[in-house]
Amino acid sequence: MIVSEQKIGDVAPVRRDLAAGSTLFRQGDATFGLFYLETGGIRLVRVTPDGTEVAMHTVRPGEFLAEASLFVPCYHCDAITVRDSVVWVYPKNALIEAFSRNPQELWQFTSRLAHQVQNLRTRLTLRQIRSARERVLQALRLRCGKRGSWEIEGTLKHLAQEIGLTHEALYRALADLERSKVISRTPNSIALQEQ
Amino acid sequence: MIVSEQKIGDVAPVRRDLAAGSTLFRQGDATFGLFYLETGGIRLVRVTPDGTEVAMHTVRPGEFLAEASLFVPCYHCDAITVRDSVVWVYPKNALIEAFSRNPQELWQFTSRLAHQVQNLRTRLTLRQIRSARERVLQALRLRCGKRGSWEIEGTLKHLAQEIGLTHEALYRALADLERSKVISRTPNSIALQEQ
DNA sequence: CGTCACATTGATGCCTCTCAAAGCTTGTGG
DNA sequence: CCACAAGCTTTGAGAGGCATCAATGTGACG
Repeated sequence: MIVSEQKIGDVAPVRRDLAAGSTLFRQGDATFGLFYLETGGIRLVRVTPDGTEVAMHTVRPGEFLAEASLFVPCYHCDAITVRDSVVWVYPKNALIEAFSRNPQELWQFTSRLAHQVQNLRTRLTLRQIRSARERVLQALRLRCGKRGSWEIEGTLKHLAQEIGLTHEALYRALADLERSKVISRTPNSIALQEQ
Repeated sequence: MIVSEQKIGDVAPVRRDLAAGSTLFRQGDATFGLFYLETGGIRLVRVTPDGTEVAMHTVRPGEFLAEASLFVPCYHCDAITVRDSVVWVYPKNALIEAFSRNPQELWQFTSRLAHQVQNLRTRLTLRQIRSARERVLQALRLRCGKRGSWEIEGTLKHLAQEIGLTHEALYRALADLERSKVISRTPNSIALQEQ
């Protein structure tokens, strides 16, 4: 799933290994690139004028970070590893040059961003749903293909995090949905019962 | 705040007035453009194989929608107006041509998307905070500049929606924060009291 | 001056979080 | 091959907090 050393355009990233607690960049630093997190975890936090930290995002393996760095002169938050991490660095200058040389690569990059926007908006909407039962059901509907079933990726605990519930709440919601015969489960998949 | 008839590149949008309940596009329709909502509201819903509607996003005035339509052959959800709406249409072909003619315009478009991704991720993180008090406080911190104060934009009811609380919960949280002298308020602004 | 939407506060109930414990699966090492 | 550990899965009990319903105050606008 997680692809390392993936090129953007013809720009090959540079690997960096960071110990837990390292600083990748700081608010105000001149932007030097964007990043792909292969292993570990990175907290993006903004420090407010009064010194309080505000969490912006916690990056998980497989995600890019600081895409906007291409377009601004300096970073707008701190990036701190929360555990030992492997990061791939895409130098800003190289990317800009590659994109200007080959606009089609920029087109692909833009496409990725557009899909991310869609995806994030959908996740945000999902979180509007208060009821655990309904939120889980909608999340499953989004994941199920035509077949009406979903091969569980990762663990249910991860799904719980993804949709913003405690794992207990998720397990209870799933048990409830199964009792109501709205879904059926096998160890590795969940299927919607069409009504 | 809401700018109508804003060009993207040199592409001028076409105005469309839609009555409440109109269909802007349907899942599976060939993509013909992206849109800017000036007035009204639009629900983006995906219809699952079993006929259930899953809300993807509700577009509010001032937002673009269907940015990803540039990159895919057909729409992935239905777009239905929830009230009388004014929409500006940016034809896909014209945009693609403008972008290929002038890559700098594409660069700006990409920049907008990158910032949207940042913004959405931040909002998603904000929603992780369960406590109304803390969520409101963080939201204010993000909005306050160096001065430590925020000129209220729109109404507090809108802020409540934006951060995912009922307006009652927001009012109570604000009252609570003011009692604790963490913030101070004037009719048109809210200021953080540095500790 | 009346209407309408926003702002504010009160009372109540439900739902999810939290803490806790036990079953289950997987992998590891002796 | 077994025993043990670690992490996921599952269910239980209790409490706190936010949504909900309700009522009143307040400001803008015609």
